Amino acid sequence: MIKKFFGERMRELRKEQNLSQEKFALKIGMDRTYLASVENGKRNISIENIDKIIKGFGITFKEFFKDL
Amino acid sequence: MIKKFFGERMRELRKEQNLSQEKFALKIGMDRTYLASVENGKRNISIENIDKIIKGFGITFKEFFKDL
DNA sequence: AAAAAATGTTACTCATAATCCGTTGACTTA
DNA sequence: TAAGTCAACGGATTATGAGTAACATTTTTT
Repeated sequence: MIKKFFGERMRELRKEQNLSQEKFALKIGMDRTYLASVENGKRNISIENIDKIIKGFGITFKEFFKDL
Repeated sequence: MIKKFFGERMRELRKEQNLSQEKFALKIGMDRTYLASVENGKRNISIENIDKIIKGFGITFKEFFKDL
């Protein structure tokens, strides 16, 4: 499931950067609980929020989706 | 803008495969007029529909987003 | 163990994603 | 002309994502 994949990849990258959900949420100007539910694969997130998150990690889309 | 990019890339791939908007819409089970507005960069499309479209082209996410 | 930090989850409103009906205009072909 | 294909667009409606608050639970730190 794509929502699950997105959430897991997001969590993986966040941990690589040693950020809490809250720190990352503040960094990209989004709500912590919303990001938590995204990480848990519960949200059908839209492309503009995907964009915010990937840019927040400072990587490319290609890199984010390298295994998909 | 990410919505513009997505729409342009989508149109590019659809034309490569010589499909009309309607043919492609039928192929992936989505609404013709909605896909038209996505191509025109007007829609904040969700990840499950992004998934349908990319899979409809028979390519990977990595390939779809190769320039991003 | 206790305190603090991080995460999970529910429930809700509001905005908008998405569908379905249609029209219009550009272009092509007979 | 007339007919057909294709794409842009509109209006109305339904389904669902965005965003937040409050509280619960888990994990980490001291």
